[in-house]
Amino acid sequence: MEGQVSLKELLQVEKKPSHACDSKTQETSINNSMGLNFLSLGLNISEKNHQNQEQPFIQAGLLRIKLEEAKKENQNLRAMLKQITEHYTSLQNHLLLAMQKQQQSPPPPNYQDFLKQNRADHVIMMEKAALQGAKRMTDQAFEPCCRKARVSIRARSDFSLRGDGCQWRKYGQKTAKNNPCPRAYYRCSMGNECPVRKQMQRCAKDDTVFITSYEGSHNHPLPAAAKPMASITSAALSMLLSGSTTSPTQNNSTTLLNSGLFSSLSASYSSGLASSCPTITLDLTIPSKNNSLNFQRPTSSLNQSQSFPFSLHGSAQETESLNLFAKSLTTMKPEKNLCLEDLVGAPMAKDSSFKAAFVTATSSFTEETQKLNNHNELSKSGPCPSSKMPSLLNQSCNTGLIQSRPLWR
DNA sequence: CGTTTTTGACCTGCGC
DNA sequence: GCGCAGGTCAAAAACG
Repeated sequence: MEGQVSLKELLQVEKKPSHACDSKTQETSINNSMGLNFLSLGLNISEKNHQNQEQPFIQAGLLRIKLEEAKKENQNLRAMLKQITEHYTSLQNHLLLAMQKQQQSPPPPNYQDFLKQNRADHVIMMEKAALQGAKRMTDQAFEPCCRKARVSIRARSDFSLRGDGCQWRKYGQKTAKNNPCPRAYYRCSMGNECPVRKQMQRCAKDDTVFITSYEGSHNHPLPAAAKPMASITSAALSMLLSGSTTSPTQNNSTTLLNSGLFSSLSASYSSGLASSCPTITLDLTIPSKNNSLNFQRPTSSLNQSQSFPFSLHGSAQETESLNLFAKSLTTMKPEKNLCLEDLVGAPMAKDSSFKAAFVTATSSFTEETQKLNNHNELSKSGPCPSSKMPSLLNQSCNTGLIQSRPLWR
C-alpha cells in the first residue's frame, strides 16, 4: 500500500541531506514532511548540545514518532479503501439490478425520466440488498451471460502492452486461422478465481495494432490504474448484454462509432479475434486531434454534426457518475452504427458532473493514443511482428502489469 | 525452489 | 460421424 513507509525508507531519507534527495526520496520526504522537519530540528539541537552521545537516542525517538504517523496513515488509508470497496460493490449491485429491471421494461424516453427511474431503482436496490442478499443473487444471474459476451479493444502496440492496471497470467497461446500472429490467452490473477479472461493478438492487416479482448467481470476490487479500462469495458459490456437479449445486431457484433474519443469503433470480426459470442469493439487506433472529445454522428447527419469540446479533467462524484454512464448504456438498445453522442450526449448536456466523470474515465485513452500518435510519427515501426515483440513486451513487463517473460520469442 | 510461461494434447461447438 | 477451429488443460521448461 502506498501509505506504508518502511523503517528502511525512513532511514534512507534521514541519511541524505535535503538538497541531495532524488525524486523518490523527495516524494517520501513530502509524505513525511512533518516528521522530517521535527527531525531536522532535533538534529540541530543535538548538534549544539551533545553532538555524539545523545543523537542516537533522539533519532530512535523520532523514528518511533514517524512510525506511529505512518501507522495512523495506514489505518486511514485502509478505512478509505474499505469505504471505496463497499461503495463500489453497492454501485455494482445497483447496476446489475437496474439491468435486470430494464430488460423487463422499455427504456425511459429521456434523461429526466432516466434519472427518476435511477433514483427509484436505488431505493429498490437498497431494500433488496438488505432483505435478500442482492449481490449473490445478481452475481449468479449475471455471470453466465457476462462470461460469454466480450469487449474487444483495438489499439496501437505500445498502448496495449502498457497494460490495463490488472495482473494477468498466461494460460495458453494459439495460432488462429487467417492470422500468422499467435493469440495469447490470459486469466486475471488479482482475485481468487476471478472469471475475467483476456486475449491478445496482433492485427493481421496492421502489425502495429493489437486487439485485446476482455471477457467477464472482475469479482474483486480493482487498483486505480485498472478502473478507467474496467469502467469502459463493463459499461460497453452492459450495453451489449442488455441489447443482445432484445435486438441482436448484424454479425452478432455491436459497433460504436465516434470520431473523437475512440476515433472509430469498427466492426471486429474481419480483423479482430474470431468468436462465436457477442462482441463489442472499441477502436483506439485513430488518435484525436486535440484534448477535446468530439462526439459526431457517423452517417447521414455528418453535415449537422455537433461537438462537445471540454477539458480533460474530471471532478468529484466520479464513481457515481460513471455508474450513471454505465446505466445509460444499459438503457439503450444497441443498433448498428450507434454513436457515443447518441449514448451520452443528452446526459452530458444536462449534467456537468456526469460529463466530468465520463471525461475522466476516457481521458487516459485519448491521451495515450495521442502520445502514441506522436511517437509513431517519429519512428515508424519495422515490418516484422515477431522481432519487435520482445522489446515491446519487456516494456509491459517492466510495468509489472503483465508479468515476467515475453509472449513471443 | 516457487512461480510463470510454453506448448502439445485434449475438449467442445459448429458446419457439412 | 467427421473434420476443423477455437479454447483450455497440464506437464515440462524456464526464470528469478
